[in-house]
Amino acid sequence: MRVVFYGTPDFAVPTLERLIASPHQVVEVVSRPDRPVGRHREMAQPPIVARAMRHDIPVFQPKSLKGAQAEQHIAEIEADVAVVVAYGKLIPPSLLGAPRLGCVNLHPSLLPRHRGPSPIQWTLVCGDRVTGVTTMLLDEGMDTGPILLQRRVEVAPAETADQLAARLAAVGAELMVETLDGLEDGSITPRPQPEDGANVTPMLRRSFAKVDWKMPARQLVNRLRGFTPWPGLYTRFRGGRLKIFGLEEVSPVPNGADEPGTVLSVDPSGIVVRCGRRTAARITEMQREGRRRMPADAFLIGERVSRGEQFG
RNA sequence: CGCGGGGUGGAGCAGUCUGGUAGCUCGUUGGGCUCAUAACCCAAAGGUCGCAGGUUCAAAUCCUGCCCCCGCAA
Repeated sequence: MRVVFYGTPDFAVPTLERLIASPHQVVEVVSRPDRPVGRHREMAQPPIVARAMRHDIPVFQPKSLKGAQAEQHIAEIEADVAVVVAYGKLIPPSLLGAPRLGCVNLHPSLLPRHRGPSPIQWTLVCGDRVTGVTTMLLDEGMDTGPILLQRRVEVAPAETADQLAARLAAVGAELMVETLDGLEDGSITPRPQPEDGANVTPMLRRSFAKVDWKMPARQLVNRLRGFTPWPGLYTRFRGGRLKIFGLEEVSPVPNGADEPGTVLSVDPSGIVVRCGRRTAARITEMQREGRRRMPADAFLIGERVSRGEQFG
């Protein structure tokens, strides 16, 4: 089949590669425009664009898909199907029917759970032990279209969002090829999503990174996992930021009526901090502004932290 | 040229403003104490103070250029 591929970040790369290696033909890649990025604001192209160019596939990076010009361009591709993997913007309704078979989306969750823009992160924040990938036909809603295929994936115990994303991207790439094959020979019947168990994940915000020590330790650990590598987790420490890279729930929980954010004890394994609901968490790896990331024992040699000090 | 912090023995930091023979904690090595120890005591080794140039009697410290790391912001 002639495939037009919509995608932008690293997550979309395995699917693109897998499609290129398949009998299907990726005739064009649509992605978000290049943008200034990094400490020196240099222009960078999306990962998927670099990959497409390496395979000499035409690339289309419109500012917007709305408008006659973009629509006409898409129409002229005459694709049988569109594959959408983390494109980064909604596909306008007018383009949904452009390919003969419609637009097939790869969504990294078991829909209808975790619709929306950051399903992988919220899978971890919510502490789900099982997740998966779904291929579905796009409709005008937010990840509400009929399901084509799904595959379960177990969440590893201490897995972070980037690690889980990499695994789901690989599984999803396989599932997408199966889906296209099935659509081509008519062996797949789209089935509507049940509304039971549906929820929409909010877009990750920078502000989520600030630790609220009133949350239970388990929840903070899950947030660190889900927010790795972005937006991460940080707390206030002696007037500056302290990024947290290692955090574990402490059990048994130390007694005491200290305010959340209070340092309960310090030793080379880490700093134990009081959290919400009388729980406690140990910071095992951290980074001050302008300094390198380091394990707690190294951090504590240069910074004398003592019981009673407040994080916040 | 988006804003800012940092590069000092193996690790983490102080010292830089107010130039004058390099310091703290940890680690390492040797010795001691002890029934014993990752605990304690004593001692030792280990540094081109990111690189290059300049000012000065004298530069980790002041000036100029460059390299590298990081926080914010995108």
